[in-house]
Formats: sequence, structure tokens, C-alpha cells
Amino acid sequence: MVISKIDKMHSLSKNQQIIFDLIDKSPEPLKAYTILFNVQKKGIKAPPQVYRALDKLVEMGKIHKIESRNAFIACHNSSCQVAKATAFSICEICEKVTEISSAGLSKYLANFKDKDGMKYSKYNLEFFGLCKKCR
Amino acid sequence: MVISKIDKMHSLSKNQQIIFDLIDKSPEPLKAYTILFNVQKKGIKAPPQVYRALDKLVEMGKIHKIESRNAFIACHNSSCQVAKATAFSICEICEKVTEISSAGLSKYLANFKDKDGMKYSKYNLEFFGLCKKCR
DNA sequence: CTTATAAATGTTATATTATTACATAGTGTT
DNA sequence: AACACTATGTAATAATATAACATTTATAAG
Repeated sequence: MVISKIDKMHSLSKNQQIIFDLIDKSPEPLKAYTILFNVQKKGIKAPPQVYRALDKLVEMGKIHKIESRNAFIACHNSSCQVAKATAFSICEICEKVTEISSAGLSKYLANFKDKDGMKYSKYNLEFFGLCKKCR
Repeated sequence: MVISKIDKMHSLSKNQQIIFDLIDKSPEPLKAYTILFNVQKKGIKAPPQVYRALDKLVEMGKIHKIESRNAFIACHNSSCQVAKATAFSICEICEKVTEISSAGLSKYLANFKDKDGMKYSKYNLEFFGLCKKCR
């Protein structure tokens, strides 16, 4: 076995790489059909090709879905180990989205227990407000 | 002026009332087209009628949208004053959704500051895991 | 009461987001 | 080579949401 499992886990297929590169270069979250439009010249012609790649990239933690916007952003936490515990701030005017990486916040949420004492290792938090520029 | 502003703020129009009643009675979050199907006998025939009522109800804090599920649930915080600061737990197996009302959590999030010192009064948090029954 | 304004409704059409289903091709392992 | 697994290609369609415009109803001021 030349390629270790670890290496394998970090390797992207052709379509995954194309779509990840596009999202990673983008200064703003991209919607699925915006992505589709932008990769048609690279041979990705149909929605399922885009959605499949997006699904895998989300699973891997390489990108995150901004649920309130139906859009995708590259993970900016160095490790990409936080695929399942995400937090973002969203400007309601310019729609700028920033991934929040706060040890305090993630610790608080990872340890949060509901009324029944249940803990949840997976969560998605979206803060809304006005960014510096828009205030 | 017989009806005070306070009363007015809590009164729902005909379509809003029909749709709120349906959601409020439901044990699970309802999707827009499920709602549409269920209120057609009451004369609400087209998507815009449903979406308009949903928008208003969300604004008023009478219902909340579960963003990761595109579904709507009635507010279960007695006051309905927390329209803009919501938290839910979602079971990944049975899809049961519960609104979390934790003074500690809401206080923590309302006071959370990002790297730039920004505060956000509005947020939506969705926890994922397995409910008691599904474990 | 009536008139101006805003809020809500009704309706058709269409835009946007996402999935199903099935056929084909590549990759890694034995 | 044979197998299992993952990824890809393609067409059709399902599910979610909004635009645009006409009409009606509710509210509050004069």
C-alpha cells in the first residue's frame, strides 16, 4: 500500500477538487447553481455532479454549508477537524460570512447539556448582525 | 381606539391564524408544501399565500424556521420574545426537534463577542444528535 | 363617514434548490 | 482477472421559494 489511509482521506477526486478550488478561492459563500455555472467549462455539466461533490466535501469538513443562505464556504479552521461544530457570523446587509473559531465558544457548546442532560457534539450556529463596514 | 397596539401586535390575520394553528398543533416541524396541502380545504390555494403567512409569523416570533430542515415549528418559549435568538436540538434519526430554552445558553450567546469584539443579538443554533428514544 | 394608507389576499407564472434513477467508468484489493 | 467500492455522466423530475400584478380588507386620520 503506497498511499496510506490518512493520505487517502485527504485526497480529493477530480470533481471534488475542481469544486473545492472554486469555493476556496471565493471571497463569499457560493450557491450550488453558481458553482455549476462556473465549472461547466471544466466539464461538470449537471446538478448531481455538483451536489455529490458538495456532499462529500461537507462530510470531509473541507467546506461548510451556510444553512440560512443555501451556500457553501471553505473551512478556515486550520485543521478542518471541526466539520461538525461550526459557527459563523453573517452580515445582514452585505452578506459577508465569517467562520468563527473561538475555543471558548466551541468548548461551551460542546459541553452544553439540555434539560434532559443530553450533550450534542455536532452543531451549527449562525450569528446575524452588521459587519464593521456596514455599521 | 378599542383595540390597543399591544392587542394588535398579537392578532393574526385569517391566513396567518389558519397556518399558525396547523403548525402549533403539529408534533413535528412542517414544511411549506405540507402546510399548503393541509390548508387547501380552507381556501389557501397557492404557495405565496403560505410563504407570506410564514414570513410574518417568523417576524412576530410565533414560529421559527428550522433552517437545516426547511421546516417550521411553533415557538414554545412562553413569551415568544426570542424570535431572534433561537436554539434547537434535532434528532438525526427520528428528526424530532425540540426548542431549547436555557437562560445560560442565551445569556452566553447574547454576550458572545467575536475576534473584532462584535456582539450579535440575533442567532440561530441547531444541535444534532440522538434523542433519548433513538439511543 | 370618507378618504388615504398600509396590510393582507388571490392568482398565474416562474425561479431556485435539490434529488431520483440508471448507466458507465475508474480505483484499490485480493 | 475478479471483486467491491467510489466516482462520474446524463436525463428527468421533485421540492422549495419568489416575482409580479390585481384586488380586497383593515386601520387610523381628518
